[in-house]
Amino acid sequence: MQAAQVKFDTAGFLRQQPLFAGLKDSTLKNFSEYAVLRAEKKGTQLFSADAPNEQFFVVVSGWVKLFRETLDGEEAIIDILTAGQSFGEIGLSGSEPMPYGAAVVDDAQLVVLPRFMLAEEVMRNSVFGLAALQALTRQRIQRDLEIEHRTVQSAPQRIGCFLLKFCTGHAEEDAHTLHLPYDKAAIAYKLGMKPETFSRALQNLKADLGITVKGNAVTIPSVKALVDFTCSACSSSFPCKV
Amino acid sequence: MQAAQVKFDTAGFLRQQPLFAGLKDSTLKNFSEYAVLRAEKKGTQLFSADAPNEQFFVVVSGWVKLFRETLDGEEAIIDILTAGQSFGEIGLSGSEPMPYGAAVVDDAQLVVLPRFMLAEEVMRNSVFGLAALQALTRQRIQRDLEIEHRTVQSAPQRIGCFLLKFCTGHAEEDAHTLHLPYDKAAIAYKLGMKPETFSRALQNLKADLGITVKGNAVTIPSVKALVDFTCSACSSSFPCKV
DNA sequence: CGAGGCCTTGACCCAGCTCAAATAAGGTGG
DNA sequence: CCACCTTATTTGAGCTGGGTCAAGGCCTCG
Repeated sequence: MQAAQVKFDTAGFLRQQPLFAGLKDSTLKNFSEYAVLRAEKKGTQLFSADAPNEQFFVVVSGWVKLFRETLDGEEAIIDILTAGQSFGEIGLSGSEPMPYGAAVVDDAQLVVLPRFMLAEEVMRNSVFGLAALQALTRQRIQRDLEIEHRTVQSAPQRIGCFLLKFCTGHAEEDAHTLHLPYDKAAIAYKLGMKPETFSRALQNLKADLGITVKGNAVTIPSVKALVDFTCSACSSSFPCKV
Repeated sequence: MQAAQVKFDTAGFLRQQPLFAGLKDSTLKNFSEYAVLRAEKKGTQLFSADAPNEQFFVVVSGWVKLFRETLDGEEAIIDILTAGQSFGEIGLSGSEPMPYGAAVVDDAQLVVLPRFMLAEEVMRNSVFGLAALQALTRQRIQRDLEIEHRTVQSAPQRIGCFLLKFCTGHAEEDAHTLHLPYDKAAIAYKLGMKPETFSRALQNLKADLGITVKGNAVTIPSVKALVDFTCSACSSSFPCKV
């Protein structure tokens, strides 16, 4: 007989996230009673820009993009998030519109919490307030870095920087194989370039650094060589913690 | 006989800033006892990137740029702040390095507070914690918008957007004259372009929209026309509150 | 009047974009 | 397992916005 599907341990999951790590058991239990676990397929739109600010999301698995689009239909991808990252605006009131839309770029599971519960917890518990402040600060610094990258790095360098995020903890001298986590087109937009440019820039990395690409598998013969190529045009140095 | 110079009312000034508006008199008084009023000339560097995170700044007057620079000497201006805006990192511990440098781009007065006092107040007073969260959220959304602009707007459009920030509260149909608040080169870098490009893009605006430029005075014959030209390539619409 | 700092202009170049078409890579029904 | 369809990715050809480098202008201040 088939075992019943194991229920997802929301409280346990949240406790592992820096934002929630300092909360009391009773609070986490309360949160998880109001939490919903959503599983969504690639392509699903979670909400659009200007939606009411009612929910806070924590990614359990998969990938989600945050984006803005202009009147004439251009899309700018602000960020692409994965397991352990979260989005939603505790610092905006419930009546202010969301400043971005969100959509799933690779099948994802998400914990969804009511925004007001987190806002109330900020008022009640200054430890949580400080944790939220820290999380948001890192987010903003991440954006600062993004602005710098788009100003001073070439397309191949931005790709190099992207690839290096998947090489942390790896010996610099060695070769390393990694898998691109979602569509190349989505990576391209996230890096602020067109898919065609992404494709061609990847060719440059092949030619100059001996990188090989097969489907979504990328092999980097020398992480050090890639660091040299990429990080000279950046203010932080590898491994680039944010 | 010459009157003694009036002492700057730090507590009164802080009370007018959204971040500090909710504080008790006694707290503000305490803050202002530890506050220093600094007056700095254009060109002064306040601190460099990676400096220890010990101070929090509120701009009283003038203009201050926040910037990052890469190994090979390129500079990316993250933001340029004026009266009522603040910078410093309450959400980073005192031992973490500042993620950007700061320099004065037009003679400025600044209130400088010890970072630890604000961090302590966050722990003590959740109203202040929430205010900090709100301020930081707006900062991050500002950065999101900046990323969008650099992705989807042309150089003349970015300049248009910059100029429009000085036209808020003004009848859209009318002409309007404003003064550029600091070096054109600094504006250029803040908008993510080179000074030469800034100069030429301004010529385009002259030709296409009848804008005139004399020194740092810019006259916009029709704010509406500029809005039409600029904001079609943006997700927010004029007046572009952040 | 001269020096230096800002800003503009000219000439040229090139990274990245556009448009269009050719290939891969999955996914589905038969 | 194959033919077919759909979606992703690559490639080609040509264009152009913005960058680079270098030379003037212009304004301010000593």
